[in-house]
Amino acid sequence: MKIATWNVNSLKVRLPHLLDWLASACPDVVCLQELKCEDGAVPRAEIEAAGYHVETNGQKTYNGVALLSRSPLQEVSRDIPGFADPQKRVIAATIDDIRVVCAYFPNGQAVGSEKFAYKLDWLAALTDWLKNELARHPKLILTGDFNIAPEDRDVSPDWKEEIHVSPQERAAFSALTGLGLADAFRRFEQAERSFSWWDYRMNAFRRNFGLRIDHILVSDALLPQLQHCTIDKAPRKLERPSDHTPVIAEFAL
DNA sequence: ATGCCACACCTTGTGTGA
Repeated sequence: MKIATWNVNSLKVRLPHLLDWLASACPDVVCLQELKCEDGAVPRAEIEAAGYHVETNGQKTYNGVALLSRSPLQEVSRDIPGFADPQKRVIAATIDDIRVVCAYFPNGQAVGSEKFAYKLDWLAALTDWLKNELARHPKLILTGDFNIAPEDRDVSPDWKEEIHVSPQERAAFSALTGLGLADAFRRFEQAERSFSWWDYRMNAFRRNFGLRIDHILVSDALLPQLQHCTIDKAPRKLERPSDHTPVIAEFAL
């Protein structure tokens, strides 16, 4: 079972890349972020024609998340229960007895800003909710664009900003892994300077100036089946790419 | 210090992203 996460930065613009990538990478489950379109504007027919069930939690202009799956998506839930939020950042579903949570974490803009406070509140609410979800579904995958680089090795040496790397954000990431969720990418040997996002500006991709902020977290009950976790840089090399590239985990299931 | 890029929109500039 192959599961991937990809912040597509506009589903409408990236649809050709997505369809090509589905055909070449053959993932079983795909978690998408930053659709930037409402549910009614999602190109469902094209995605279904590629062989995937689709469930979305869309929003115009900003945010929006989707789950694509070859197997049916069951018990679909949207947003964080009990956390009032007009921003569409979460969708979850059960796929072949695995609970998959797809999330687009807030950016936070700058440490100390109002948006940073929202990011921390959102992270606390997500963590509380996931604690319950894990009790109900021991086999769980939390994946998406976390907007947090958990360690210094996940950050280009010339990254000057505090956002994405602050102690508060990293503590929140640790609180999530502390629930019994492992960072799949770090279970394996990886190249130095492995990133999942590169700024569009300053030739960042060519210089490999980036961050590893897109993650796949795997619950303890599922960890024995985890076989690989890789970053697929190919879509980032195309014309008009998303600034993020897919991360893929493979399970012996 | 800003723009450097990309995307969306009740667009011809502005907000947001990371």
